[in-house]
Amino acid sequence: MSAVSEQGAVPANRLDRRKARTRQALVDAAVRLIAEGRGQQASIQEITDAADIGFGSFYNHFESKEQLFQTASGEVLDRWAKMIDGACTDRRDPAEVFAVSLRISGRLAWAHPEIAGFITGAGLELVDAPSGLAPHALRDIRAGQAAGRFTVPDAEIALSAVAGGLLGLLRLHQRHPGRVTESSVDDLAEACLRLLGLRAAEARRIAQLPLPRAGSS
Amino acid sequence: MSAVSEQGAVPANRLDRRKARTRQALVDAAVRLIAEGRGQQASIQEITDAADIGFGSFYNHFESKEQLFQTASGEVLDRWAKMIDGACTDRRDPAEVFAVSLRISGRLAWAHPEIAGFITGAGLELVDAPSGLAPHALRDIRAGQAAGRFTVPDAEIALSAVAGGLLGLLRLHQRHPGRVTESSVDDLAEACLRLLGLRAAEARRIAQLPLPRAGSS
DNA sequence: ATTATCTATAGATCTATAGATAATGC
DNA sequence: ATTATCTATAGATCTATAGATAATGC
Repeated sequence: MSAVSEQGAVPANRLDRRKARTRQALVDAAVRLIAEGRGQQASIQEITDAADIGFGSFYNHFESKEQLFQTASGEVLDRWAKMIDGACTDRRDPAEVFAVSLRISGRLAWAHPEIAGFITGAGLELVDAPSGLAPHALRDIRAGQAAGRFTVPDAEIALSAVAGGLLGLLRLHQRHPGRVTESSVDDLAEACLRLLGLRAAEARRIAQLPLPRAGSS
Repeated sequence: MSAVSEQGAVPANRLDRRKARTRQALVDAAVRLIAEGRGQQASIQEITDAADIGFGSFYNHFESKEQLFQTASGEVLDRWAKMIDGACTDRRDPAEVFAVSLRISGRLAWAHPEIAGFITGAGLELVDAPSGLAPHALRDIRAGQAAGRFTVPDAEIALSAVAGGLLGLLRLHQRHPGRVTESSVDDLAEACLRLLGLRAAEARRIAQLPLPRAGSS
């Protein structure tokens, strides 16, 4: 048995590196297929074709389609979470954390189209994903409620609405790239802050705060 | 060729009535399967089993699974639209029309669980459905923008957020029936009105207006 | 006699695996 | 020599249709 490489570490020898490349090709193909809206629907043959590897190699890495798609989702969600965490360090106000997170997420449409495509392909199920952004976002909203900053009564319903808005924006950008700009993203953040219960003026101010320079990517 | 019966009219003879029953059994089964979250994924065999009809009868009524599911969606969307229209007659203010529509839709969780189940099963794709509620809701939001009542800049993104909120509420009710009440629905409507740009006090007032008695159903 | 439904099945996928081939380790 | 990849294929679905059966019309 070859040594299990740490997350992100480059495997020690060439054989393991080749193996890692094949696996990554499968994961990337899965992400593309999800982005095209035919996630679970694609056959394993289509997946291995898209990954440009032999059909049988699939089973060297995953036991089933479900397992591959779960792995692929987890990987993209991790990247997304890291982007947001990078941009939110040293923010205290839950409303600011929330707004920055949403504005960064909307900007994925330009900064990381493959993540944006995955998000629109995955749809609202993202809100239910136990690992990923949903728990993080829920915590932000609940912190805002506890601080008396958000008056909306149910955090889960509010999160679902915010996620719906983000999905709407990302999908609109895919279909009509010209109709969505960074300022549309900020408008969405502003509207969501009002939904959460902030006064209009305060929502506008927070949705316009300067964003940190694009993070580690 | 037997006479094509008008929409909703009872067919003239017993043969046509039997045929209509079989077809309806298929449509109802499709709606149930969508509600269970395995719409297109179910095999035709599963569909005919759920409808309790012979396998081959499927092809007497539909050419493909896609066609059945499209028909089933169209039918439920029609019922939904009729409920809303019934409740919104003689309302002029776009904000009121919007709020009543949303409050009626949320109350489907109790009044018409099969419609609510279909909505949660279908997900955000509903916003893109060309026939159905989306165009109707979009018109309401645009009317509100034109009247200067809604300040949110992009109607489509706002609609997607509202739809996300509704889906979140309906799903929450499915998983934890106790945690959602009619007043949760009104809270959601209030939050959505704020998102659209109404002042907090005005949003509250409109979300609390009396609803008409349950309509024709 | 006509029409819809049902049962059975051919043909087309799709999944999972076995065995052959190619690449790397030592 | 070892390990991953690739090709080929058996077995399990799934779809679409043909032909038999049951229900209704006239």
